[in-house]
Amino acid sequence: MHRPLTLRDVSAASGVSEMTVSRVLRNRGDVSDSTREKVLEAAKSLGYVPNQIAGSLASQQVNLVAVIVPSLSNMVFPEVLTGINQVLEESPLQPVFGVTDYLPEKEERVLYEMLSWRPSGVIIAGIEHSEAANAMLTNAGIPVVEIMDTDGRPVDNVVGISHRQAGLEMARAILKQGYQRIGFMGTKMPLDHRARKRFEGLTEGLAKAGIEIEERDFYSGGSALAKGREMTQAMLERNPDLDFLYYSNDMIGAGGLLYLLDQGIDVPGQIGLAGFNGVELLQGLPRELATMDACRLEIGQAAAKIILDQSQPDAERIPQKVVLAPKISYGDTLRRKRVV
Amino acid sequence: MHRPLTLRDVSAASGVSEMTVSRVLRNRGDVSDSTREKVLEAAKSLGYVPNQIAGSLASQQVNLVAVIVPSLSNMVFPEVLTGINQVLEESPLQPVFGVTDYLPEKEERVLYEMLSWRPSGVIIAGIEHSEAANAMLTNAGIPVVEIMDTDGRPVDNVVGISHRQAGLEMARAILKQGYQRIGFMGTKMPLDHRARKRFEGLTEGLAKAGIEIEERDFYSGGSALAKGREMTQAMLERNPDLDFLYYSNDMIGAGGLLYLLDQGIDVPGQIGLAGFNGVELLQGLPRELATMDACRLEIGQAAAKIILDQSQPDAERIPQKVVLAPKISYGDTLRRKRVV
DNA sequence: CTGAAAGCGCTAACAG
DNA sequence: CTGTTAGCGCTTTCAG
Repeated sequence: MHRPLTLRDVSAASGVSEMTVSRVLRNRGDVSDSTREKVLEAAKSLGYVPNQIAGSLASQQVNLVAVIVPSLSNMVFPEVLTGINQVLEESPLQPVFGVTDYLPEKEERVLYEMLSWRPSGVIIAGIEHSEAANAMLTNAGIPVVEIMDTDGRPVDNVVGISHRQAGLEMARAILKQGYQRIGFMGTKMPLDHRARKRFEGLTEGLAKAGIEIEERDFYSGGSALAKGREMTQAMLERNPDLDFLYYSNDMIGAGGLLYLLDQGIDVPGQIGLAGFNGVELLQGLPRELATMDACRLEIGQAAAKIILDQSQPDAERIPQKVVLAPKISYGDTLRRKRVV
Repeated sequence: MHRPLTLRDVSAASGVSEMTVSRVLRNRGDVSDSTREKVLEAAKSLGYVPNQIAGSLASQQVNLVAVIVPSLSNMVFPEVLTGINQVLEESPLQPVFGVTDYLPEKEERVLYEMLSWRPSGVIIAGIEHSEAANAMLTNAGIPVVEIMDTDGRPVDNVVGISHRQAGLEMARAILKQGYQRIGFMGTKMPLDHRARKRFEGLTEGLAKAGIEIEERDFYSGGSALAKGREMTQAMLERNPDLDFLYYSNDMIGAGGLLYLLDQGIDVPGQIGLAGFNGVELLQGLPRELATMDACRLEIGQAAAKIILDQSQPDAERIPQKVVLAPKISYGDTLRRKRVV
């Protein structure tokens, strides 16, 4: 429990000035091989770990990137984080994660906390933020990337997909296969703007063909797979004539699929199904659920790349808008007539 | 893109000394209501965000807790992180996550990076680390909690379950149900010590009854659910007489279960199954897979609590050892004779 | 209740 | 190639 070591200790142990020790440890500037060795050996044998707090204060440079996501239990966000990690891996930048639980006030708090570490950039999920959060992002003076969603007005850079468009495309695909009586199931999350936009896109796309969603239901908490079963059963009991079920995520969709197969219902002949996200899990189900890839990994990578580019001291910092196109995957549950 | 604001700016704007501004902003010491108001208003209208880098350097206190886990794609770790988050939420401490990809050298690098921020504590998965990492943990002079696994010699505190014991107990349960010809499937991860220990425990438990594992197989990459299907099929083709399959995680177990049901095989009559982790997903499968709860949330919570307690300046810091008991869940796949 | 002085551990900038 | 000087923005400590 001794006082942590400082540069001064290494300097004393190696007989080299603090400044030169600092140079060696950072690989900065020219140092003779002999002194370099002396320093390295002293540092190692002492077990010296530099103090970045002091270093960052002195150099006015912080190698941190704040990454703010709504949740970790969704599987979507861990994948985004993985993409970010991959890109930042080989750079001096280091991601720092914060979780908001889909709560704007918590987002505000987390953002404030993170900005107080003066990071080199911010990656934050969504483009809907509280007024205060928007102000902080605008005034931070560092590159900001809003991710996941491109429907709206970004603060700075944005990387994502259009969830409205995703809903529209799904509507088009559903109609094209001849389904007409549509049910919708999703999470009870007034603050999940992306799910909302998909729903709106779907509604709009169906409306163009004069079709309305006949049934809808929302859940919260519990095992998504089990909820998918229960809700599907309940919905079909309420309205047995539905011929398509659209789920706001793949997990409840998978639950619904398992339920329908249990019941011996013909999927996709009698009832078609689709989820959203393209989770890897779907491969391995008795039948592959139709879905749409949310491009999670790519989003993380692209966002990190932007931060990396723009945090260069001489960078241009022109706000980027990267709109990825989610691919629709028909699986086995969205094609009424088999292709011959 | 203006220079970030400093205390000095708030001081100037409010006509109060920097020191008093600092007191107000940290709620430290007595300040008259009138000056407090002046300061708060100035800070807010300027949009001032304190610089924790400078603050931490001056106060020699960093409100960060380093959290180091092998992976985010496992679903196990996000849950642990959630537990940590919950506890730290209402404290001044803030978790910072790092990912090692099960690579000791990467763990070493991540740990070094994190320690260079002089955090108030470290929570790190596993008790097997490189020599250098162990040295860093020992010499850091801050509370350390190793989590998930209690089989071995911890550096400081440890919170987890005994995976060896988990394997043993599963062996006991399997034997008690009369299964005798056991197959094992897991990930090809020489560095996943916890999976290895469960396997060893299982082997040992079976050996006591003179039984050996007849078949084993390991996979890497890809969708775990699909892998579970494939491997199960392959294993049963190799050895159709197996009557029990133990999976090192629930996802491949679920894949196996779905495969067997597809084939119309009697589960658990002809073949029994069990996985590991107790993932929520299992509720909702056509039949509930037997599993063992890994106590992920509790582990995260307990670890965070220890850091919280021991980072108090006057804390005693007696190393804790918290061994949680994973509950076995029989589900529908581990009971040969139905209980009447 | 408020302020002034000193310094946290490191690095930019400049001299040799 | 190496060392010296002067802070980075804040908080601790000590005076009022």
